[in-house]
Amino acid sequence: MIPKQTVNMTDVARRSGVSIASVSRALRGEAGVSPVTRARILSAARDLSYVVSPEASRLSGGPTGRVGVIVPRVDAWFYSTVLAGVADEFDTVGMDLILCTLPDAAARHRFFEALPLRRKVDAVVVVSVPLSARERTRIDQLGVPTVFVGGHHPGPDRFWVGIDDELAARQAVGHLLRIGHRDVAMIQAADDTDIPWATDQARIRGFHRELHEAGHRDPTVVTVTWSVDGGSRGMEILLSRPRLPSAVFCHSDEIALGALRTLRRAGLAVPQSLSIIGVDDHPSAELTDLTTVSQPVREQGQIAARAVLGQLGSEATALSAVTTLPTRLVIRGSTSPPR
Amino acid sequence: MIPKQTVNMTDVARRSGVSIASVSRALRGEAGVSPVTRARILSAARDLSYVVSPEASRLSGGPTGRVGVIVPRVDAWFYSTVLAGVADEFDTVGMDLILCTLPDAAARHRFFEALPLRRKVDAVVVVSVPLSARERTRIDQLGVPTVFVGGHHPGPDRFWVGIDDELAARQAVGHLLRIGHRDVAMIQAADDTDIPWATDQARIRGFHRELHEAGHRDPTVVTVTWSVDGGSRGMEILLSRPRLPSAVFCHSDEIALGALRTLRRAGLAVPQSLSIIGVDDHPSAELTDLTTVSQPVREQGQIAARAVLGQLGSEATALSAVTTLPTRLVIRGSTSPPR
DNA sequence: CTGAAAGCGCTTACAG
DNA sequence: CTGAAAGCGCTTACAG
Repeated sequence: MIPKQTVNMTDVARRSGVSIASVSRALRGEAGVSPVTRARILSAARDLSYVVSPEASRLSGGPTGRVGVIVPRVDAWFYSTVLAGVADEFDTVGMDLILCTLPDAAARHRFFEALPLRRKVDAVVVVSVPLSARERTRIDQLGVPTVFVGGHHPGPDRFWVGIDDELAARQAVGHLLRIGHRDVAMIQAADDTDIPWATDQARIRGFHRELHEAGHRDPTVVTVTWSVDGGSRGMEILLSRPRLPSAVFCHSDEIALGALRTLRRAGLAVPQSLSIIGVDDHPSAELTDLTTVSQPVREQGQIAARAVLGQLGSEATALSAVTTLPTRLVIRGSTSPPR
Repeated sequence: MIPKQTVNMTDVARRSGVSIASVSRALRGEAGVSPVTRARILSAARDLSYVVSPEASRLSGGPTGRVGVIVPRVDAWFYSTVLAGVADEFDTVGMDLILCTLPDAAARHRFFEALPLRRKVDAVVVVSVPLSARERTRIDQLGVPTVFVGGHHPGPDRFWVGIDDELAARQAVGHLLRIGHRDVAMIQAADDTDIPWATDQARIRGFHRELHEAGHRDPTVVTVTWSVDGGSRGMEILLSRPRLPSAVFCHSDEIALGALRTLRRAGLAVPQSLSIIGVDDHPSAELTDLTTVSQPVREQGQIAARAVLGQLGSEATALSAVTTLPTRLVIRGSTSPPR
């Protein structure tokens, strides 16, 4: 066993010739410490490279200095990028990030019932997960500020950041219509969970409304699971139909990538045989020359982190409760006018 | 049913008619509590849905129940996948994961000097980061067990899990030689940091040795930065040379993806004009039909997590200090015999 | 086997 | 502005 460091507040107090009460106040930037004393204390703390014991601080009623971040999973582009944004912001203020993943239904159930974050964090960031009423109640029982990224709006007085998914879908479909497509199908993704994802519903709604307003009724829609393989199968289904649409709006870039794979294997050239468009601007979209609607992802994490810090008073900025970030059409080589 | 915020050990002690000392012992499964008393205490704790305060527990000498995981960044496939493996294992035993990213040199310096993990974790997992002597010393000063994933072997008595990068490179180059290529170039990646990454050196070494043993000398090598754009530029450089190799071994799949992009834009068909092979089996490799050498990534995280738990005594398994996972050639459409 | 008591390292009224 | 003192909720010798 390597001996552990034992610099504590008493050491700093001794070195600066004051009581630990003053050290505590000075270190937390609290009022009521003379500038001279404060400077002396801060310098002593630096010399000893002192860090407060989060345990003791917390036990005495202080904050934990930790925020829990809940993501469905971390090994997926969207979530890991949001997480990077959150981590960045927390890093600059020295806030620790406790990562919670909900890989499957069992883990999810365990998480919300056991509430392992209890007494451990000052705030929580929930990324994308659509919460059941029960789960929302449980999160509330943590008794700390909560910020949501994407998914359902959590209601009044709650911080939310995300994009307008309906608009994103409309931007994609609008582009197809604008370049002349009249027969646009959609490969839509559905999650197998009971609680529908707001994002999914909004994108589907955007697709239908945009077409409807342009006078197109009853578009072809196939539903698959949200994954590259799902997109692949979606395109297989479309190819098995008697008539091919001239363009396909894919629920997401992952779906589109799967669709492209199927088309490549079937020997059908894109966009000559078929135009394909996705949503997200996944890194692979650029690599595969996929036209898409991009959303700022890392920034969603950063804004969520700032909202947390704002609510914890570590930052003075007053952020609005709801932040909707803009999406942008990115035209690449997978779309062209129908021939 | 709804747990009060303030159930503490005293409540459990009162309800079961014993002292808090006995509650503490019973709850931690310590010897020295009669079966009857223990049962009564456990039942009372369940009734009150009591959870031990981690802060108080830690402050009294118990473990923190937290492990720090250090990754260069989280928004990259390899790191996020390792992280997912770690998170999975920790989740099952209720260990909390504190995520630490080192996005740039400044953050890195700050991290190792301030050592924000001090007093906060029971162990540390270091993913891929090649450590300077100073940084290694600082990590040691945390005074907790440390496990390394990938990169340099940390020396005797230290836990390490990773792959044999030299062998992986040989598997890739060996495949090119086996199908008849005699003019194999490499696009190699170099990091801009001062400390060389063991992974990079090993892959370069594997490339040269495999060719050398087959009697091929002085292969063409271009060096770029480790990124898709780097790979793209690497291929541009090769295309600007008077003579094209018949196959290119790419340092990683990311490099290969960039190379493929350049070839596509240049209108050169793969593998007809040129065979391309990478290393890693990045998800995009499958999408772009890239031949590569796959490595188990999530599993590296899982093994690292288990090594941590083993050292903390939470698990009885005796893991060997060094675990080298196998890599595997995955033949797809980007390689074919030269014509 | 069981309990009273002394901490662990802080924060925060409460006095000066 | 500053300090002495009472906790916060546990664990762990130390006694019975």
